[in-house]
Parts: sequence; structure tokens; C-alpha cells
Amino acid sequence: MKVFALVDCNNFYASCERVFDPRLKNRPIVVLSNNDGCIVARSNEVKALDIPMGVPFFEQKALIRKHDIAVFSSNYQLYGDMSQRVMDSLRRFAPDMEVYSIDEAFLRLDHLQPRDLIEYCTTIRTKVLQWTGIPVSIGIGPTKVLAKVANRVAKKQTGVFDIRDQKTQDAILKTLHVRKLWGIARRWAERLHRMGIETASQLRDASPVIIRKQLSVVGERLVRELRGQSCLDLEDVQPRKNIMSSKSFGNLLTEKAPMAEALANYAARACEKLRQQNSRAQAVYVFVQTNGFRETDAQYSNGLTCTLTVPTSDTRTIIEAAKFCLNRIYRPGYRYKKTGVMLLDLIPAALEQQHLFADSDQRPGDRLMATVDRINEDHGPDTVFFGAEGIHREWKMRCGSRSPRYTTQWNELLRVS
DNA sequence: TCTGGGGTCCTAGGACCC
DNA sequence: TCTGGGGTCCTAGGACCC
Repeated sequence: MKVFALVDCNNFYASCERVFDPRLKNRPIVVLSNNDGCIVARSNEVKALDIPMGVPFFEQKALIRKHDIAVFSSNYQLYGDMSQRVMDSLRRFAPDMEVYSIDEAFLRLDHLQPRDLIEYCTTIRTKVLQWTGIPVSIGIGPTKVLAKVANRVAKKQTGVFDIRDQKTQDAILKTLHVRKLWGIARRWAERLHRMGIETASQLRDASPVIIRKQLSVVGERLVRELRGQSCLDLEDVQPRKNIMSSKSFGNLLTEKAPMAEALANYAARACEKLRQQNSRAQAVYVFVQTNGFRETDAQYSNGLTCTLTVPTSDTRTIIEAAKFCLNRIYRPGYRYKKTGVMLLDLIPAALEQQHLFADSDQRPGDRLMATVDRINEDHGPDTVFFGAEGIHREWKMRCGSRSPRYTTQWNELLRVS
């Protein structure tokens, strides 16, 4: 039988902040989305105060002040680096592993004796905490979906929970609402509700054929996984098919010039990711939009795709293409909230089809880009950048309360006095 | 005043092929 | 009045995930 373990970091972003500031222990913490817009992570103390996930920050300000909640802008450099440390630690215990998200990984532990599993997972928890400072919970199950369910229980109990036993599954699935399952969100929960299905055990016992008609093959797989029939295996990391970079501006913009700067900056970020996975893009999509929440403002949104003659990962070419698109979709007279760029039709750099009429066997840009990437990796992001990205960057997003990038920026190292 | 960003997969329908 | 039977590829839209 297959054995899946889902390792999930507890309140990951909040835990990262605590690692470097022990004063935050037991203090409620929220972490905000980009631009300090929404609450995207909460410590247990905040969850206990019934402050929901994903709500606008400004709506909660009074409550936050009242309970002396520590507020952090998101610090993705820190979280990304901490994530890598956690994943590296896990890999030492289970080479057969899928990094599922920034704070979760599935492990295959089939090789262990069933009775040793709990002990082994307890050791994993202890070691990850010791090595990285991040607390994790582990759910064990015969399928990924059940391991996810087990993880929920683990979080509420002692940190490790095994759901492989049938009676245990019955007891837990009976009290679990379908909405809490991995793969069921609002729309599907509503549809299931109309079919009279509320709990996970009702869904498990439903007809796979009927569920397939309602929720496609994705729903059928979910039913089978709940029955202990493994349909989802560990997945290898595949190169991305699209790469997107977009952000809201710190303040609404009306002029084209600062929008073009922001766009160039996002394009440069997207190209870094593109080169990291050794791909080239064959098309670029650019969009602009106003702030839909401001109902009294005139609204406009538009997007345009531009095909490239030769697949490229050269930031200069992508910036040029992005500006070309922006020139065509920008309309004066609106207050813009956001722009973004998407790199499309990505292909491996090595598999590239040469263009009949383009001089593409020489790529002087490749060496330049590699050098730019290396400098920024060694000395921190933005050590060198393209002039088109601008210098003053009035469009830059708000991040008023970001903690130091302790582990990736030399001049922000933790000081001990 | 303030409302995130970045992905994936599946299906249906249309265009087109032989 | 009758109007084939397969395919593939692409796109848009809808659902989901963190």
C-alpha cells in the first residue's frame, strides 16, 4: 500500500517572522499581501480572534490595534529562503518527495514499517524545528486527499496524525464538511449541497459516475481518493508553461510613462524566472486595468498579446515587446490600478526551432543576461537593472512594515548585541 | 484613503483536416 | 426530403490550489 505524508508548515509566514524575533512568541501576528492590501497569514492567536483569511487589511485596523497584533508586509525573499531550508531538511528524510507549495510537501513513506511511521514523522517534526525554527504538522494517509485530511487533524492535535485505519477515516470524514476538502471550493460545495451532499463521508459514498457528471473527472478522482484508492501520485517539478508578473501600484496612475516603468520592472522579474527554468518565450501578453472597487471612477481594462519572431529570454527584447503592447492599449483619462506581463508559449531553450530568416545562432544577449542574473544573485536583487525600469519608481507598491530580509541580504543580517 | 499575485487542469465548442 | 464519420488543435471560460 502507498503511504503519503503531507508536511505543512504551521502559519508559515508568521512562523518565519518569529524565527528572527523571539519577542513575537505568543504575540498575535498578521502578514499582509503585496501592497499591504489583504491579510494573507495569521498566527493562531489571530485565528482565535476570528479575523478571517484574505480580508482587506484596512477593515481590520481597529481590531488589530485593540489586540496589539504585530503587522508585517510580506517578505517573500525571507519566506522563499526559509521554505528552501525546510524542503532541504525534509528531503533528508524522504527523497521521494513533491514540493507542493511554499509551505507544503508530500512525502512517500511506503518503505517504513507501519508501526514506525508515527515515530519517524515525530522525528521529522523535531528535526525541522531544530534546524530551521519552523514548526510543521504531518498527516499520514493512503492517498494524497486523505493525507490532507489527516494534516488538518494533526494541526489541531499533537502535530502528527495517521488516518490509514478505516474506522478512523469513518469517524473523521463523517464530521468533515466537503468545503474543507482539498479540491472543493465554494461553487462545487454549492452544487454538492443541491445534491444533498454535505459531509466528506457522503461524498465518499456517492456514485463516482454521478459526481463525474457534476464535477468532471476531477471530482471523480476526489471520490476515489476518499475511498482510499490512490489516483494522484507525487508529481515532478515541471517547467512553467506561463510566467506572470503583475502588481498593483502603490497609488493610482494616470500617465503612461510611470506605467511603462512598472511594466518594464515586472517584465525583468518575469524574465529572471524564465531564465531560471531555462526557457524562452514565444509571445508576450500585457494588460492594464483600473480599480474596479472604485465604482464612481470610469473603468477600463484591456490586454494585448504580441508574438515574437524569435523565442527569447532577453529582458531587453521582452521589455520592448511589452512597451509595444502598452502603447496600443493605454488610453488617457483613466486612473490605473494595475498592469502586468505574461510570458507565453514557453519552450526549453535547448529545443528551440531556428527562424529561417533571423540571425539566431548567435545570442550575445545570453551572456549578458547570465551576468546580470549572477550579479543580482550574489549582491541582492536590483544591484543592476535596466534603465527602462526607472529609478524613483513612484509606482512602487506599499510595504510599510516589512521585516529585514535576514537571510538573503548582506546589509540586513540579524544583529545580536 | 486603503481591497494580492501566481499558477494549474478540465470542458465545451468552433475551425479545420481527411 | 435527404445532408458522414472520424479526428486534432485551439480558445475561452470556469473551476480549483497556495
